[in-house]
Amino acid sequence: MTDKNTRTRFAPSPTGFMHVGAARTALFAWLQAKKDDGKFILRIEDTDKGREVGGSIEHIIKSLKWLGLSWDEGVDIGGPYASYKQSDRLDIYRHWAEKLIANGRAYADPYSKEQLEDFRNQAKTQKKPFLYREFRPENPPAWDGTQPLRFKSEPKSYTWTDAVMGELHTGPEAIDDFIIIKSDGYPTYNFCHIIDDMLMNVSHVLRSQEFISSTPKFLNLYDALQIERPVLATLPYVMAINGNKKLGKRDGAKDILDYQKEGYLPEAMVNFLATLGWNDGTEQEVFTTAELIEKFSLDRVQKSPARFDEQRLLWLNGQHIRALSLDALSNIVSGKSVSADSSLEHLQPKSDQTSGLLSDLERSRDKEESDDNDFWPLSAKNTDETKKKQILALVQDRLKTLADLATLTDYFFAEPDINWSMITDNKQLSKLSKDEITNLLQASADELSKSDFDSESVQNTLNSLLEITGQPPGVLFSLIRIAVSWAPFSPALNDTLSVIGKETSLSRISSAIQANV
RNA sequence: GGUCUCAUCGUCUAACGGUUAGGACGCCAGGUUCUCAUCCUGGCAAUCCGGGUUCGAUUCCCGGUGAGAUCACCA
Repeated sequence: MTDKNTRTRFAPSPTGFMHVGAARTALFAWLQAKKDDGKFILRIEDTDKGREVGGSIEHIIKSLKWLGLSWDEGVDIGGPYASYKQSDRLDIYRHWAEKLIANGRAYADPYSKEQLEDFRNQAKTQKKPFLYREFRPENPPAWDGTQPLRFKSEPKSYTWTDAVMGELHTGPEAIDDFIIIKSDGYPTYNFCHIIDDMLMNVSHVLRSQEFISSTPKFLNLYDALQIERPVLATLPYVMAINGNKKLGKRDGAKDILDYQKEGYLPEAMVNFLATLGWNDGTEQEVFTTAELIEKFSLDRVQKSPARFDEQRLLWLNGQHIRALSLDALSNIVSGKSVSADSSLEHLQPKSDQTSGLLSDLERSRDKEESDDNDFWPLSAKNTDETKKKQILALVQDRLKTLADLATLTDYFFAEPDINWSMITDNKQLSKLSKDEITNLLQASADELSKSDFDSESVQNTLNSLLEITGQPPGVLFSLIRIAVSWAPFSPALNDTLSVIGKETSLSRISSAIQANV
């Protein structure tokens, strides 16, 4: 089912990096919009100047782009309802605030902070919950913009339907007079998000569970403004890896972009986040982003919180790495394709005529970024692409993260350090005498020197070596593998030797023989 | 404390009121001529407790318990 009128938004405040919890909220809103063939909006809620952190907006944009969550309207690209940054829209909020004043639904708060504190303490000693409206001034002064402006609520019970939680109820005690414009002139979230959602025709508001208890206040405001409310959908928390708390920055929630650096695929992260609190009812675990768009629905979103399980993310990452074509994976590990979505931009030809100073700058920045995402070991720097691809094919199944590539492949490019303890610590090899080792290595070198060194020939040679030496593979193959790679593990021996090449393989075996004397 | 929400293996989850409560991650064991990984096979492991409704309850109702959220001139 598609509904082109579906408009969802992700509306973060620019208070730092984006963590997985926020990313999942963004993802679900994006999936809903994509599924309905609607629009996805990126709005910045920067009304708390005190908490703002410089560079956050760029960071959020970078994070969303990495995940491939593209937006149709937003702070950086504009759109029919620009600006998409709340600090640019103060006049709009003031206009709607004045409307509320005119209708007798908002008033200036005349109390000082001390007086307010006093009221709170009064309520506390009476063991009653504090409600500002019980202290509502009878004749509030005219609002001159220096006092906070409060919404005059109409306490009542509400029953409403949440697209995820189902039917929800609250009593009148959940509703109070809340501040809509602060004394610094900025609106509060409680007020301006409602105005913006209305003006921007947002059809579905998806947000995390912490907002569920303030929803009755929003409902009261919708009523006062006489606006139709959007579909409300409450997403369960993503819980921290340890403890029973919602995932937050202080509990070690990581920057979503850290996962990029650690070698996670955006598709794996998206798959992981989507199935954290949602499933399609089948036993499918691995989804492409396109499948998620097709299958996503709010009514299958879980009501209870889900724990962030890095093991599962790691597994999914492996699944997605293996599902990639060799060419695609090759581009990604070389830093040529940041994500499926932005790859198009990278492929855009840059004409030589326009290569002035600006595009030079752009080029160097692009280069920097791609170096950031080059997962090959430094030793691979001067190796040609064909060779790298051969090596990648051997290790693709072995990668849990792209970052594993460097440690898994270094010995293909650089001479490994001889570490004889790998032989003496080996259960089978430690039984061999020095001479036996030398003889085995020498026999191997002799036979291999006659091989054509394609993968199949090497295997044939290895098989005949088993016969010649009378050793089991556990001895002979282990010895050759270690002598050539000096790595704790490596791909199949014939493939490894073949890719390393005849000359290098033989010289490494001969180095091992020399080291043995 | 008031208000609100949630509750199936360790974790993510499936199950028109009828299943030996299913799958996946992880873990353990075995297999694939060395190692590591992949892949395959098998194993361990759960309906928070107590009432009710019903022929029958993981599922519906009530009450506990537990966990979480929120009660800001934060979002």
